[in-house]
Amino acid sequence: MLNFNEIEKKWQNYWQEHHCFEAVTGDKSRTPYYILVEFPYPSGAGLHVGHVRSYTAQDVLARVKRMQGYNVLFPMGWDAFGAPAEQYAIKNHIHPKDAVKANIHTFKAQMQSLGFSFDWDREFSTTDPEYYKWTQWQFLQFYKHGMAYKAKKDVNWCPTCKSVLSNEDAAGGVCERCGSKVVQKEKEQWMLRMSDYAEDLIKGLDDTHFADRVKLGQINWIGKSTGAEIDFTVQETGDKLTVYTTRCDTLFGVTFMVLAPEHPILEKLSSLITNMDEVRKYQEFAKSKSAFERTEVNKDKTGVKLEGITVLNPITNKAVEVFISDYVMMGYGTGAIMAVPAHDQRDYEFAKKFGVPIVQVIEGGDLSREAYTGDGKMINSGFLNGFTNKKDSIKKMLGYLKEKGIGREKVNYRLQDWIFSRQRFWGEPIPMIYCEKCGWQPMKEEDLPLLLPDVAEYEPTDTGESPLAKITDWVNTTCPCCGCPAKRETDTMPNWAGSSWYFLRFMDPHNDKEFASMDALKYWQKVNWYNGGMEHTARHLLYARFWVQFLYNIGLVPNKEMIDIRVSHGMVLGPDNQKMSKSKGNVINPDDIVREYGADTLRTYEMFMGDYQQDVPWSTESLRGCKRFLDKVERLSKKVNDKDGFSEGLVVLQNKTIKAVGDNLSRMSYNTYISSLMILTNAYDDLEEITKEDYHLLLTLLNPVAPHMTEELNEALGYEPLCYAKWPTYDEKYLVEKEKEIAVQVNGKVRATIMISVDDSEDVIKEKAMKAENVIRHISGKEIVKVIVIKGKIVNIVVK
RNA sequence: GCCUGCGUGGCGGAAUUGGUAGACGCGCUGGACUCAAAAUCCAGUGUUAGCGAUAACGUGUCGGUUCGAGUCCGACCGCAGGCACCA
Repeated sequence: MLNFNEIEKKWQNYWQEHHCFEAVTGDKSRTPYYILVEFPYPSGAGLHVGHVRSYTAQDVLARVKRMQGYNVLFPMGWDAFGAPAEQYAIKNHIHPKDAVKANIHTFKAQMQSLGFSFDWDREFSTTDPEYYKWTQWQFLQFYKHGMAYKAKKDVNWCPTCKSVLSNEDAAGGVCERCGSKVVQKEKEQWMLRMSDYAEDLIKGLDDTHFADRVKLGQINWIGKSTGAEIDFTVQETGDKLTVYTTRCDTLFGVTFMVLAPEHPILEKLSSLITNMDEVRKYQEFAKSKSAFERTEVNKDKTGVKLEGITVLNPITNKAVEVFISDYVMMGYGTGAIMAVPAHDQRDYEFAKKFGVPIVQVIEGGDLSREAYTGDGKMINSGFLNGFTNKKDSIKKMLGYLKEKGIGREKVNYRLQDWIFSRQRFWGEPIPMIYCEKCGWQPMKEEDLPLLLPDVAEYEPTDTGESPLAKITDWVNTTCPCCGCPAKRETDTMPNWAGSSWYFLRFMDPHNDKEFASMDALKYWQKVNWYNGGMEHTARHLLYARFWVQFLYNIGLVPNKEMIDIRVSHGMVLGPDNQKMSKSKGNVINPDDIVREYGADTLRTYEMFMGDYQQDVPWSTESLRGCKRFLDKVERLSKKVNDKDGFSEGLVVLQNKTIKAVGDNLSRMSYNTYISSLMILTNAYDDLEEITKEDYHLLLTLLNPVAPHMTEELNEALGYEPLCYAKWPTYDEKYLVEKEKEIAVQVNGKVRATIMISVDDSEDVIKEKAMKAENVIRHISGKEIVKVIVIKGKIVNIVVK
């Protein structure tokens, strides 16, 4: 038996020394093909068997594409800014830079031990100044094109720790560190105008080949809704108060209005509102709650009625009461809604609690129990009476509103602008400077990168500012505009920033003049195939697409969508079918498996374990089965004779297998790819001897998933290394079988099988079917109604 | 609540457009080799009945379309993930 630890090293060294996996930018003799797998966050835990699954899948693809003659770009790098490295550094009192360096070292060694065919010449980390220089440069482009702005935004704030918390740290509305209640605090933050791109981000999906579930994830996140804005009037002042609704057909059923507690009109009307004290108290109450609590569903409706204020329904001219309640969000629509308690569940609950009348305008349901949201005949609705469906009613109402100038069609998106500031140390410094005279000024591009300074403490400050705020040497600078003393922005960029464009950098990773040259970008065009985790299909992908679309709009990248196929892999669960976690003690470490069974076995098993896009539990038993399979392939070497060509009896199966493997791989059915090769291996094993060429074919087909041992066995045969081999092709003529067994059914039940030949006419097949012994038994004495013959597939005899 | 995906042997899973359900692997049972074990090889393995040929049942449940349904349609149940007071 081969010593897998030895041969794995041998071939890993060979590939590296001979630059077998180097992508060549600009090579016109081959078609470029860019295969990408999400670069990992190099945590202290090391590589997870889940990483191995997606890396192997893409590695198989990369190796096949190379053998098919493509110029394959298959890069790897590190996404190393962000909270985990910072937390680790705080706990262990080491610089995050050093922690990251050590973790990258571990990750890289692990990846190399698995034989992935990455082009390591293109490796970089998002924390390299040579890289984040360009992240900062791109931020400046956002700023210069009016796409970055500062705005006051609520952040999660722990009053005990005096610290800004990420949504993860504030999960459940409680500070993860000290357990106190998290509140909202306003802070000035940098924002990117992502909501401007909502429509383009939906439309752009048509130019991609993302998996359907990935596309849907994007669409849901953007949350497009089509409705109308309707202008109401404050009776006392004549002020216009606009609401957004998707159900303008129910306008006759409006019995009150609800404003978000932060709605700006409240200040304007404060002199008229007689219970302003109560209003302010409620505003405080709403603010004291975390985003989590406020959006918690199924809680009781709360709110305050605005005394002294009423608004006029523009269509009935009747006055209705106005409330504020935290179930209306300032960030969506107009921050004001027309409430139709008869036909909206939330409005219904509110009306019941506050004793507001309920007016039914659509027939149906039982309004003593719940709001009726279905379709029905319109009633109590003036000119809409008698309409029977939503679609028509909405159309009619919209026409009326437009004609009278009191409303208009309006599309809204759930997608908000991207909060781009973090009050953290371990991130890209935002290259902006504040000058008392000139306001916010961008740094000069030639002064980039703005390096992170060395600090002793990484904890956020008492004021919630980034630890950078304490480094006065760093903070104090001069204004790039007027030269006066000025201060640097101390917030850093979010973790998502560096990962939003890293795939572009891989196309031209050593460029120190540009983030990537247009030549390189045009040569590679786009990522042909991108795999990653389910957890990133919504946000990471959306940020990356937004970033790219912006770069496209300012002429810096050649395509509006730079990712073509996107597929998300399922998780590798523990043997207990639970998510792997230290606390559950069900973690499988890939290093242990490589040591005990070899990299080829681990790779093969991870491809064989199940549907790539589905979660699968780990099974060491099944892993051993894959080891047995590879051992069997190895043992076949003893059967190799010195005859030329392929063994006659194997040709049909060999051609079938080449076709099957190609089909399997093209639809990412890695498990059936392996099983096809198991079938071929078993067929070889049934023979006394096989030819060199037979064996070489099997080794070539198996090479993408088990590259080390196949290289070794192939070398022993005297062939050139498989990393230079051509992918085999099949000949159609061997796929047509002269003889075939098909089933014969009587009344849909299989009763016999018969052998047919390709030349058999329908009548001959029919005759053969009727003569089958067990068929005779089932049709004798019965009337034959009809006989269905599907050539090459099945015969069905229908009897009575 | 909404959206998405998934329910097939003891287990992981096959079945590409409706056409022999359970490929391939694991596990298990029996046998060969061995002093013994490991490794390997051979045979069997959906359930029930039968020595057997074979028969009945069988892809979450109920119903439908069809000569024929794991696959298509309708209703429901269960599991997983995502979004969530979005007007």
